[in-house]
Amino acid sequence: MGDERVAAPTDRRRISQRGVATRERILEAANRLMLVRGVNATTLDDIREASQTSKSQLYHHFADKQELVRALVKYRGALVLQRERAGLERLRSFSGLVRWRNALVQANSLNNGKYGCGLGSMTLELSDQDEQARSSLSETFAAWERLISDGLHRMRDSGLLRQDADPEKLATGLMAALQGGYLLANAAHDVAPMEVALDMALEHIKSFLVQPSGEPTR
Amino acid sequence: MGDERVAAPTDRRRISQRGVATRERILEAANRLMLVRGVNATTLDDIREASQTSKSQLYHHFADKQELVRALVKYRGALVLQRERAGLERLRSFSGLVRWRNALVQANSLNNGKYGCGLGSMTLELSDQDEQARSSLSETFAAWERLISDGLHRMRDSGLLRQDADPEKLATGLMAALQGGYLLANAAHDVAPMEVALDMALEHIKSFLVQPSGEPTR
DNA sequence: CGCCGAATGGACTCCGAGGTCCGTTTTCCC
DNA sequence: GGGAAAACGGACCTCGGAGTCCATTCGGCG
Repeated sequence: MGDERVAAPTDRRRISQRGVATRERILEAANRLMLVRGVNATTLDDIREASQTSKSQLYHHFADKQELVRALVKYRGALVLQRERAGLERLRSFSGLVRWRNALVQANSLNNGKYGCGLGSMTLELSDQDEQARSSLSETFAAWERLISDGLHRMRDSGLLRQDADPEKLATGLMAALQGGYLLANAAHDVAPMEVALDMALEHIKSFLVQPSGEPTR
Repeated sequence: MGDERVAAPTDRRRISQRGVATRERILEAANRLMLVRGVNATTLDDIREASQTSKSQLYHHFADKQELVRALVKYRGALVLQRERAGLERLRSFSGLVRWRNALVQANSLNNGKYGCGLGSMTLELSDQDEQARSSLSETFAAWERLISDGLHRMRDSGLLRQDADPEKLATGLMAALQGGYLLANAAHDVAPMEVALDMALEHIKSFLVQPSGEPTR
């Protein structure tokens, strides 16, 4: 793990380096544990132990568990966007999309489809019981889709995509295929459905390319 | 106190009509509550109250909460498959798929994208903590996809779809788009992403039609 | 150095949710 | 009608997880 500046302090209380580091450890541990066990199934004692802190630290940095979860939503969102920005900000070609797809599939295949997308799993667990978390997740998804649609816009501007291609809708469709793929892969404990889903979405985008490559529709 | 029925093979307990009805009420209540609040956030007391039963009844019919949840997975799966069978078993045309799409979208728009698919929401919550539930959900998804792929097979056999169309993959892609659409709609509290996702999948299937019909979907 | 607030450890309280138990009522079958 | 088992009501127990508190240590700054 490299540098992470994603744990932004909230209030303007004086916070020492040490305090920031502890807060970071807590979020990092919560992130790991809650990805595997889910939010509700993870206890504060689990997090306390995994983060090598104490009960008082948890409540020193977060008002209660709900606040910790909300902070985690932002933390995880920032991590995902940071990772995705690296893979998408220079997207300019269809093969770039394919590389992006392959990276996601490979990462998920490492654990046989388990755990899925950190954002997607929180969404279904939180969005109907914490409005703040829901809107935060919704914004993150929007930002993620924007990274994709920006790339598609560049492809359209450079003449790779037809003018009637709608980058926003294509990005939404791709994101849905990705999330649905994560979900089915998680249920099956097998990445295959995720691959099929992403390939469908890529094929759909491909159909908007100005010059369909080589042979007619495989 | 001792059991006189020594020769009794297993616990093939007699179950009365009344007992079956109570069990049904419990499952029905659990189904309703857990769809809204999630599995872990729903307590047995909630279910007891909503089902007009008592604690002893819950434990008379189910060994513990985990068993109740497992039963719910099957129960909900059966409900979904029953509903989907009605809408898909006579699928023979592309317009049939469009009607199926419209029905799902309309149902989900009634609550602005909230709650999502009963199967999908359980999947992310349970599949990493209850192997039995996971495999049960996985089977249900497979059966659901089969309903779709069977229809696509019929369309291919009747010459509507090209021979190189792969009904299984198309069905998986459609299911992923549906589940991903549910998830994004849930996050956004807006059905729009679900529509976009389903339209993408339908457009993809459409690209395998022997003679692409005039106008676009919807 | 000495002060003060941040940072920390960890014992403790409180409550709610899962699970148990037993006495009572209903149903089934002879 | 009567007996046995199923169905039932609900008080009760237990435990674990959220949240509190306070004494202690650390660290930055005059």
